[in-house]
Amino acid sequence: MFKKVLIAEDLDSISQTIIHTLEELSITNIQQVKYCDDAYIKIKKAQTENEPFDLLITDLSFKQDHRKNKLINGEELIAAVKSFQPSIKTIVFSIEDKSFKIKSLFNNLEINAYVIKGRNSIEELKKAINSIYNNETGILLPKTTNTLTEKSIIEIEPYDISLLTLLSKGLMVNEIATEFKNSTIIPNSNSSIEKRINKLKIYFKANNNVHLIAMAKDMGLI
Amino acid sequence: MFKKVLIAEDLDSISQTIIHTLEELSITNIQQVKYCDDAYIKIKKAQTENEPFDLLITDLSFKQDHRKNKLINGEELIAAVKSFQPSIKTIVFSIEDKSFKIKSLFNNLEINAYVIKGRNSIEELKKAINSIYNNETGILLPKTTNTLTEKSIIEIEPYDISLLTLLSKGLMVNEIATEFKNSTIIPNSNSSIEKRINKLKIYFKANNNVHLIAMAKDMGLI
DNA sequence: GATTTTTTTACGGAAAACCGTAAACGGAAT
DNA sequence: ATTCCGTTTACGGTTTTCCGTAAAAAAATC
Repeated sequence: MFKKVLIAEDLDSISQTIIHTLEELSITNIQQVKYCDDAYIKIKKAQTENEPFDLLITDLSFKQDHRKNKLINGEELIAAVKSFQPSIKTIVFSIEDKSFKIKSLFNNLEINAYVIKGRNSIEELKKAINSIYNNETGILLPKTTNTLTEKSIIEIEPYDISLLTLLSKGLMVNEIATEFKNSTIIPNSNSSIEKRINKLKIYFKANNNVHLIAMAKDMGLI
Repeated sequence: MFKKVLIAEDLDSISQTIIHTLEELSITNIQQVKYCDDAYIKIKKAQTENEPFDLLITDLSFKQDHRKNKLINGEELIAAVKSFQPSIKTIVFSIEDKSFKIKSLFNNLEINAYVIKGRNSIEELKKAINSIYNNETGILLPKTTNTLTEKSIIEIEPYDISLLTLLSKGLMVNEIATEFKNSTIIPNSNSSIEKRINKLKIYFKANNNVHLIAMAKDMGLI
């Protein structure tokens, strides 16, 4: 079994349970931090001392408070850690259940497992740890019905996200066009942007821009 | 100390910690449920058997799954429970930190304490339990700066919420007007609705309707 | 009950979204 | 080079939002 595990989780009400679970799996060296920055430092230090962590279990969203942190969420943490220790195993333990977001974690950060916090997540977490230790990479997806189908996930590109984000910030089509031109993002004409927005509206069955943004917010797209 | 306590919390990773905390406070009869409906049934049953619960500790948001539930969140649960057992003490334990929402819980549901899930929430939860047992009603607010000021909270009325909700569903001003007329909500003229939306936009410094709805979503208003 | 004040409604012009059509552009294939 | 095809851009007309002003109605004050 894993020898040295780090837990990055801000809510004490959750981290305590994870620790308890790891103890049940006879893991002896369990460390825990409440901030991503602390996690980064600990993993870095452990590696330089030739006693690296085997496994990182991290949440995605961390509350912001008085402390100024460089790494503000689990995604940034994983990316930062893998930059110097790509071999580390990672489990994301989060309440986020939007499959397109989970997918992106496997694709972009190459995490080893994703466990959704829920009514029986402890068991799933145990399974995930065992699977990874036996070198199986598995996606633990929820059984809940998702509004987005497998197919539809693929078609939402970063371009759409930027577009929706700018829209949600109150920019007009005109302003978005100049914004895209400044960032050399194409297409960037008023017409194309209008067309793309329209496509998204048809796609999500939204009545108008307001509706579209409300739905995007609900789905966690932006 | 309290004799009989019920925990309503869907995430097992959190409920385990709460149970552990209550045990430390020498509370012997601790029961736990993962659905609001189950909480309601348990409390109801306990009362009819003349062994009522002293305290309810509940989350606000519960994940939805295959089960069809009548009560879908903590607010509904508390309202339902207080309808037949108004004397029960209630603590809300949630990650929600928008002060206007917390305020409304104290005002409308007369909860006894609100503990925000965070990096030291276990300690706060203990304090809250002790305080309530000693008949002190206290608001445990976070130290984080809130975008909404105390004054601004008051002025957001249910009317505004309905308005924002309908907007976010993609209805046009015209349609909202007829909707309001059907529900005999006043004011319900196009002009008045436009004016009210404009007021909200000035208030929240939103550029347009899209921006306004995005902000309302972010703040948890809708 | 008359007057003042506030709220609600009505209206109108300018700006932006909405939506279809057509032209211009840029690769890929031949 | 030319054709083909998909993408991007341009344009124009309609609808809705946006925003100010004024009238009408309701509420408050005297």
